[in-house]
Amino acid sequence: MAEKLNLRKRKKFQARQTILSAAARQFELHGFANTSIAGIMQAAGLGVGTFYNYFASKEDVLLTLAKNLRAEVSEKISAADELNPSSCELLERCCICTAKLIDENRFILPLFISASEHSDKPEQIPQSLSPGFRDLFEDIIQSGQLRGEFRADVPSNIISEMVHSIYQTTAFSKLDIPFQENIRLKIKILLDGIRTP
Amino acid sequence: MAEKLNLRKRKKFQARQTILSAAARQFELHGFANTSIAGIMQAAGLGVGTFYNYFASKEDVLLTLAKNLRAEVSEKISAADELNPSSCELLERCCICTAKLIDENRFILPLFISASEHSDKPEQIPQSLSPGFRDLFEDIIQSGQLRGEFRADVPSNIISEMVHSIYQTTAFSKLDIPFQENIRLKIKILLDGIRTP
Amino acid sequence: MAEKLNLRKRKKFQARQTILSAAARQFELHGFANTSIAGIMQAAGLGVGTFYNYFASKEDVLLTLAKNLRAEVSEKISAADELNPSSCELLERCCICTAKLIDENRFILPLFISASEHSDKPEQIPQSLSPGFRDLFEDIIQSGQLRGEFRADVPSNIISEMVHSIYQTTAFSKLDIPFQENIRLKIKILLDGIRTP
Amino acid sequence: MAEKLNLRKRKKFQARQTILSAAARQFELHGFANTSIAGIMQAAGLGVGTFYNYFASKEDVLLTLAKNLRAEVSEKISAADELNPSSCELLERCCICTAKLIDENRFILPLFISASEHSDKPEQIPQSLSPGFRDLFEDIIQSGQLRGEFRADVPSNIISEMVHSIYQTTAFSKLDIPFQENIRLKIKILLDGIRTP
DNA sequence: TATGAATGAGGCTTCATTCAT
DNA sequence: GATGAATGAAGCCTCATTCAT
Repeated sequence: MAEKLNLRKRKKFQARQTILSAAARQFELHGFANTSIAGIMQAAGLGVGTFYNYFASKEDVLLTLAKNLRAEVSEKISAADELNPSSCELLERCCICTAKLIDENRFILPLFISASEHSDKPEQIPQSLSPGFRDLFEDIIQSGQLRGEFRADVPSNIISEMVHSIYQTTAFSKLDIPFQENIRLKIKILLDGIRTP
Repeated sequence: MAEKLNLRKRKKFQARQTILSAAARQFELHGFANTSIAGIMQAAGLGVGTFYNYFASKEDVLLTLAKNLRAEVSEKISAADELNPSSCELLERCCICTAKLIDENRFILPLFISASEHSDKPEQIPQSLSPGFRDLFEDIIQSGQLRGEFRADVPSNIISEMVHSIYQTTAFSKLDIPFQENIRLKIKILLDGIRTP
Repeated sequence: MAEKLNLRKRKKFQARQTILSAAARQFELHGFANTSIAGIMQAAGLGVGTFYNYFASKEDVLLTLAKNLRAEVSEKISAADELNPSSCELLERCCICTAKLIDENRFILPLFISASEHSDKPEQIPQSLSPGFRDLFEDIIQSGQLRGEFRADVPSNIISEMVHSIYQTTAFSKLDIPFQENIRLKIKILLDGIRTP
Repeated sequence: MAEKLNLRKRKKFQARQTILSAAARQFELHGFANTSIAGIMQAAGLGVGTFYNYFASKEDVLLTLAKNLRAEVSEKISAADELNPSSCELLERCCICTAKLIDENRFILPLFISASEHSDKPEQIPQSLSPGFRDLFEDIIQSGQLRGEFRADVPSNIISEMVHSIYQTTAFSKLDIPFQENIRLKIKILLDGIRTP
């Protein structure tokens, strides 16, 4: 009986995952706006109606994808933090590993940006992800400022917004430079710009 | 006869402007995707069909708005350039005045970013504006690198992409800091990050 | 489960048929160009959107109707052919029974002719039906020429085009003569014109 | 003053002709349904509004074109008739010269056929042209029947409808045979089919 | 008489969402 | 829980026709 329930739960969980992956793939291929729920479910090999057993809307799917990503990034940062590095090193390291994760889920960030523009229900989106990511870095920057490692004449939220912006737009970059390398160079500039002499 | 033509042409020009403004206002209020042509024309106080006497599509309108803006920015930069300032000063000055112009047309840049995501015809858009703006700054940065004012260990196109990214995302900023001030601070960081000692 | 599927499929099939009939009726009443998809679906007692679950366009419906008709004609000809009649008899018989079928689906042939004129997508149409019908008769005529029953100084494709033309235009006829009788008389003339002494 | 009026009349006449030719060209190129009034007037190098100074509708233009053609054919027949030939010769001759004229205005006949199908106002069309042409031949056929040259067991209107049908469909022919030759062959069959022994 | 900008009805098509099976 | 056919609102776009100049 317990197994039966578990089996069911596992099955349900799998269907959810299937939909998430299919959605991710479709978003990546055609963009958020040009992906229809029917399209996602066809790619997932499931019926259209099934979608609504797991998600409330396309926005909901995107949100979930984004949350998953954010959780992963957060975890990595925590890990890095345990080594008690300088804020500078920590920020750099975090930026690098975030870049790596984003690179593997390239479509999410840009989608997220535009999703709020797109959808009929923008209110469902912007609060959750963007700030989510921003917060992760803001902590590091604030403590860097407190320690005197980072300039304090610019508010920390401006700086973290700037970090954020680097990810956002680099995800769109058409330059002939690998994503992670691109990020690395920009972060280098930023670090040189905020490091106290 | 000539006057007659002129009168007509003037009227036509005005109608065009009316539509452009109305579109801008609607885009700003509801976003690009959530603005319908019917909505634009209603705001313009004109019939729906009239739209197609002037523009081929919503994308076309956006493109026009963007081109206009770019032209203005370009002009300001040329003006600033005539004073033969240092690259550093020039870049700063240009960034400031660009910020001002964008501030007055706040909706365009973000819209532009997401427009290619949205529309069924993304191919019509991305080539023209985004690179357009980027190029304006790239020239300044390149010559700064040549003069030895800016670091050369980071390609100029990465730097200009970074400038670009500042505008893009700051236009979205939810921080409680005025747009132009926000830009100014970020540009300060960037300049400190790329200026050679 | 299998029954469930069957039930669904049966229903789907029926809906398809309903749409086809409704379309046929509307085409007959108002002509192809003057029939809107909304009109068809209203006549079918179904929602507008449902149309696109079954057909891609009005042209698609017409094509389907035409294919169905052609298949029926083809079948009748095969049946007649099995009696090994003279080419002359065979042609006459086929023409008569084709007339009967067309009479029962009067609107298709004329519509088909003009459909390629009408639609924005004429390329989708002409290949399939017109030649389709012509071919059916061309075989008979060719073998009649080989057997020496029909004159050979006029190419077979001209003759079959002529047969075809009789159907096309008679379908439009405003004369006060029943369709099938009209066809019969014209075929008589044609047969007398191509029969070898 | 009289000259002035004449000048005006001539000018007016010319504009009319310009529109007619432009319309003919557009009909031929794009088909009746796919030709817009704006398109015609652009091709004519005149303003859209001007159209309505000369014609009531697209149908009206087509009608005029057709009438002109019919008048020409009629004239040729009258000329041929004055030689007092046999009905058979007369019919053949007329058919040949009609073929020539139609060949030079190839688009009209087919357009005419489909026009009644197309337009929102089919009632404006069918009476005038189709019968118009048919009548021309019906006279010849009737007198041929009276003289005993043509079979009388088929009503003359059926025969003339058959003649008519040959023109209609041959104008559409995709066969690799020149129009006039194609017509000639079919008329030969028809004549052999209706000639009394 | 010539013009062409303005109009809006009308057609096509997409798609999120529901609901009976 | 899974399904997918049905739905209709909503958007896009075309074009015949009008009317002020």
